[in-house]
Amino acid sequence: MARGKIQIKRIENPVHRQVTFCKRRAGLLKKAKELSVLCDAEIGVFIFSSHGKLYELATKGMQGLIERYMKCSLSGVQTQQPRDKQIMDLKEEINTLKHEIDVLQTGLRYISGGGAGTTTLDGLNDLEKHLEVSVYQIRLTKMDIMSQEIQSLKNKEGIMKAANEHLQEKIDEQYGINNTMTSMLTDIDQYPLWTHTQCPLTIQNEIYRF
Amino acid sequence: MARGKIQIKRIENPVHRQVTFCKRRAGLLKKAKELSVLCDAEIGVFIFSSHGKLYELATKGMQGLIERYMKCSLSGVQTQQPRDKQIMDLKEEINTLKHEIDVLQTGLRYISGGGAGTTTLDGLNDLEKHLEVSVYQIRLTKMDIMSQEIQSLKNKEGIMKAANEHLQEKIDEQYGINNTMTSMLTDIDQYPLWTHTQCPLTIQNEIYRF
DNA sequence: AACTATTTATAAGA
DNA sequence: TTCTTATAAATAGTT
Repeated sequence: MARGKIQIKRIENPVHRQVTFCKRRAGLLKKAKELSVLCDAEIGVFIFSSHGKLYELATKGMQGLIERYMKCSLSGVQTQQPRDKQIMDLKEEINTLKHEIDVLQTGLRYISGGGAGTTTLDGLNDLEKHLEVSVYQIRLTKMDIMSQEIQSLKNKEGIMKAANEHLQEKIDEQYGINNTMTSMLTDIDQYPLWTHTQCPLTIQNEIYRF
Repeated sequence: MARGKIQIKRIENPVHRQVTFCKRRAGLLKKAKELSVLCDAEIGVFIFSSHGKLYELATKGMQGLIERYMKCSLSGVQTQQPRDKQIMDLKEEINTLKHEIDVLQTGLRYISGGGAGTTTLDGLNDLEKHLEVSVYQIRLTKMDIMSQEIQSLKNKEGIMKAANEHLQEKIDEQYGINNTMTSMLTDIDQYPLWTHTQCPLTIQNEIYRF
């Protein structure tokens, strides 16, 4: 985050990794402490370095926090369902997620492999549906962006029109003056003039650029 | 830390405190994740809001991290109910799967978009084209599979036809024999027979099943 | 939820 | 490691 942006992926250079670990660990623990103070929250953080060393922070004793964590995590939505049902539900959720992962993996393989992935009709149908939804969403977003641009262009058009009218008036004025002046000259053909209707619009565009 | 420095002490205004809690909680969890990825560390964070709601992040399942923490800090730990442990484990599996989905979705987005961020119209057009091509390829593959199936069915049909012809011949033979036999009987109406043209095809289908 | 003016965190270099 | 410093990120206050 300084002297250059970094990608969030494992730092391969061990020295660099260690330095970053030190700095960011300190930063993380500081932030955790600040959050707990500012917002009256209880926070537990533990960090195992890649060499297995433990660093921790706990606002109120790690033991108590862990116990509280256990209780909270177990009760979930506090509906005292029979635990069997709860387990069944969780397993069902796991299956759903696994299926979704399957679809995504197939999609990745398919797109990156140029089409040499799945061979089952069902899998392909799922994937096709997914991609079609994606395309649909993309089109919605595009429509959004385009209508914003249209609106913006319309606004510009309005401003431009007003500007042009103003410019036209000026030219009309100038035209009148020139006519007066040229009528005072002996040879009228020596000083050709644009009429205001012949005046190229590019002059306006060059002056009123948005 | 912006639009003015703040003191690190409890924020008394509850609305302000809640907003800050949301923002900083997100920031803390992000930092924790980054640290774990960059430095190959295992990290567990849990945050209880002042109202008692739990927010957490764990790189490798909170359960395992807590156990490891216990070992490291050499504290005794009360053994859990097996059932509770099962639920915890399932919840952790769900978290792991959700994380995997996240990764896959990111990958899919990356590959589809050719690596570019996709908030521009051009980017969206590229992505749309990419996905449309993918859908097209999927449809081609589906067509392939289907024509293979059709071919296979046609082959089966051919085999079936041959088999039927063979069967037909057998029946014809049998018919001839029966005719000979029946002609030897005194009352022909007492033993009704199918002619071979009347013989139900289901017999053949039942015999030659593929 | 967005937006920005600032503050803070931190990557790279010494 | 620790310091420095230019730059990226977070975020306090505002809309």
